[in-house]
This record gives sequence, C-alpha cells and structure tokens, in this order.
Amino acid sequence: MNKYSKQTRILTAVDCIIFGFDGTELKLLLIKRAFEPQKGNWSLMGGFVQATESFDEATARVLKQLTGLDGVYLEQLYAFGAINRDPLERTISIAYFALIDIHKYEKQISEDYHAEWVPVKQVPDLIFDHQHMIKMAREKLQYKAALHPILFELLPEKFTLPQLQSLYEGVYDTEFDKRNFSRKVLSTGLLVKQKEKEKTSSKKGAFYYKLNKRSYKANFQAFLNIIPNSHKLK
Amino acid sequence: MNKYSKQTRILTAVDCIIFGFDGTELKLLLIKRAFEPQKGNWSLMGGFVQATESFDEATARVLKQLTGLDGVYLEQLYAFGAINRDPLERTISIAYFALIDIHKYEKQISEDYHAEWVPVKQVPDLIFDHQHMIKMAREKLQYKAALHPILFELLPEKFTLPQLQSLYEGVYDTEFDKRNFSRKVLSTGLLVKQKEKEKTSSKKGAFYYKLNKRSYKANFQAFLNIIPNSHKLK
DNA sequence: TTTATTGGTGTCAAATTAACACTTAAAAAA
DNA sequence: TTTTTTAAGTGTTAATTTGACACCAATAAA
Repeated sequence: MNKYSKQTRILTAVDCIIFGFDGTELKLLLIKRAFEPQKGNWSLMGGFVQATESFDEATARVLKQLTGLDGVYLEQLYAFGAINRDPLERTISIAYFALIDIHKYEKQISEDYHAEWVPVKQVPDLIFDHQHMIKMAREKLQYKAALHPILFELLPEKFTLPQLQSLYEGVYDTEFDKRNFSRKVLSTGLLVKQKEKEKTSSKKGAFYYKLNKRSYKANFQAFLNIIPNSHKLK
Repeated sequence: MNKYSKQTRILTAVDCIIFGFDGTELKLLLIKRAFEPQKGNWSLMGGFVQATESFDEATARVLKQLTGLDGVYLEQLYAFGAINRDPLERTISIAYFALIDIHKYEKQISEDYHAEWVPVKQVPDLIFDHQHMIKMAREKLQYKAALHPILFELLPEKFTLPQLQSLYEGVYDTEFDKRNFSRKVLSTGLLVKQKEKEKTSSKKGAFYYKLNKRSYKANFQAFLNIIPNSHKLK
C-alpha cells in the first residue's frame, strides 16, 4: 500500500522573471494573461509543471515558448507557497529569474501572449503575488551582481564600457564614477578590448569589449566589488 | 469550469537542514527514517505540506515536532523538483535550513525519530537527494555568513570570542588569525563584553560577550567581511 | 575651423587588509 | 609558595584597495 496515499497533492507552477537591458534601462518581459482567472491582466510568464519535467525543464520550456530562446541564464529564485496565492485553486509557484540579451528576443514568437518589455521602474499592477516575485528578483539580482559577473548575460557579445556602466547603474538605481568603474571592471581581466568602436551614441565613439569566456567561467565565483559597500545590500 | 482541472498535482514536502554548534564542531541533526521507503536509513527531518499551511508554516511545524523549538532561524534554501527524487511517487521538496542553539534542543521530544547530531564532516549516507541538500545548505551558510551576522543564531546568549572564532573556523573549514578576527568582529559594534568569564575551557578564562540585539537587527544586512576574500566563495 | 558632446584616463589621501609575536591571567604541578 | 603550563588578549606595520576628484581626446555637426 502506498504510504503517501492520504497526502495532499498540489498544483505546481513555474513563473519567470525575465530581465532585459536595452542599453538605457533595465526591463522586464511581461504578458497579458490569456486565461482565467484574471484574464487580460498583466502577469509574469509561467506555466504548470508537467509530470514529466523538473522545475528547470519546465522553466526552460516556458521561457522558450515566450521568447524563442534556448540556453538562457536561468536561476531559481524562490518557492512561493502561500495558500491563497491563486484564488481558483491552491497553486504553488517556483519562481525563476532569467537574464537575456534583449536583442535576441524574437517578437513574433510571443505574439500569442501579448508580451511587452516594461521598465522595472514602471511595472504595472500584476496578478497574484507577481509583484512580490519581481521585488525579490530585483533584490537578488543586486545581491548577486555585486559579487559575480552575472550582468554580462544581459549584454550582447560586444558592448562598450559606457553601456556596461549604465547597466550597472540601472540595476542599482544609482550612479558610479566612470574612472573608478572602469578601473575596477578592467582589473578583473574579464574584458577584451576590440579594435572597433561603437559610433551611434557619441561623436567620439566608444571601444567595444568582449567577455573573455574562459576567464568568465573560471572567475564566475570570484568576481569583484563593483559596487562600493555591496555588503550593505539586501 | 475549472481551467486547471487537467493539470498534474504533485506531492509537496518540506525538508529541514538543521545546523547546530557544540562549541567545537558544526553539526547537523539527522533522523532515522520511520517509514517506507528507505525506513531505517538516515534522512533529514521533513514532512508533507498540508492543505492548510504555507511552506514556512510546514517547516516550523516539522522543526518543532523534532526539536520542541519555536522561533528558530529558518530560511528557504531551494526547491528540489527532480522527477524521480522519491522512488515511490513524485514528491517535490522545499528545503529549508535552520540554525539552532544546540543547547536548547530537547532530546526527549524527538525520541520518536531517533535523531542524532552528526558532525558536518562525517555525514552518513542519506536517502534521496538529501546529501545534495546538505551540500547546498553548507554552501549557502558560508555565503551568507560572509556577509551577514547569521552565525550568532547558533550560539547561546553568552559566548566567548574563542568560541565565536571556532564556529567561524568550523563553518569555513579553515583557521583565522585571532588578532585580525577579534578586531574585525569587535569593530562591528555588535558585541557587548560581559564582566564574567567562561572558565571551563582555559585557565585564564575568556570573557563572555552578548549580542547587542538592537544593533544586530539594524545591521543584519550590513555586516562585515569576517572572511578574507569572501567574494571568492561559492 | 569652431563648437559641442561623450569617451577615456591618472593622482592622491584615507581606509582597509593581512601578516606577524609577545604579555597576561589563572590553574595545576612541583 | 613558587614554578610551570595553557589559552586569552592585544598592537604595529607595510601593502593594497578604495573613493574622490578634473582634464584632455576624438569626432561629428554646425
């Protein structure tokens, strides 16, 4: 006899906080929910965990459904289990955050979902506890990016130091001194200067850099203190 | 009609990685599993999430069942969702870690469970993915303790600097210079020196300290770099 | 050729870090 | 009572890291 037979089984979902950076602002990919309850309201992309898939697999599937992207940086954020988070039936949600290069996002794939990139500073009302999820995701992104070179996942292969700095400034909602910033970033040895310049956003043009992939993988756990006083972060 | 009706519902458990410190070694509270599958094998304490409780509530209940303790430091670690983690039926587990003052643990409460404190360096074979959970918990404890004064949760109200240092040394499995250690710890302003000494473990005796609770709460997010090169931690 | 704009760089003082060794208190032993 | 043993407690210094700060360079547009 099955010892577990009397136990409650619970609907299990994954939800995905998808970050992108357009060169100026940090953004989130939100959708208009396509089914009840709360049909038509803003929501994170999510889906039920199927019997045949792990959380990681479910999240990757859901993310691909929306963005068309594979091999995206995905990290489990938190498991949300409040009893009434979904009014229709108890559903727990394993939230993940994703960091994607916004330029790789293929719009057509997601037209079913009415997806939109929304600046993190202007997130609309959301269903259920999705606002809370986003708050935690932003905090975790700050926390983690202060210690690990995670934000490169949001940039294209080639990027400039001013772009990188404005990404950091977006994530921390603050401004850094560019001399100190470039000194710190370059001292990690993670960046390789290119010969070309990015010319659209200034007259002088800014040199492109690429990540040293080998060094990135080796040093992912051993980054820097990009953020002064990063230990004060929540 | 219920839109969710066709979705899979999954057994949901919580498991608890319980840390304690006996003055010398970092330990884990393990039990001998009381039911099938794997009855009699070593296991973390856990239990199914009931329809009426959140994850936090379920974990607090399970922890109280085993230890008799309330108000313990508990933090969600990770949600484990591999399909075959439980061979009998798919069961996901939300793992939490707990930090308790080992002296408050009441042995008789748990006799049902055949609980034992086991040094983290000598953990026996465990059921399911519990070994993996413990590994993650130890990593997270290291990570977090490098940035926040979390380890005080493992100590009694009064403790000495040598005790505190050996706790840190246990968590990081390394040794620190006691001059640098005490300077750093005291510079946080978190500790209040007492007039009495602890006399059992040395002839000279070591002064007791207490946590400044107010300062502890205010500075929990803004601790120290107790650990040289803590940013290199995983 | 002048102007406007953004990119890129260097110095210095202050703070922090890590390395390092001797004295002190008190119990135990002689 | 003196001596010995053991662990506690403390300070200095050199090296590194940090943060504050301002000017020149390149280029397109006027």
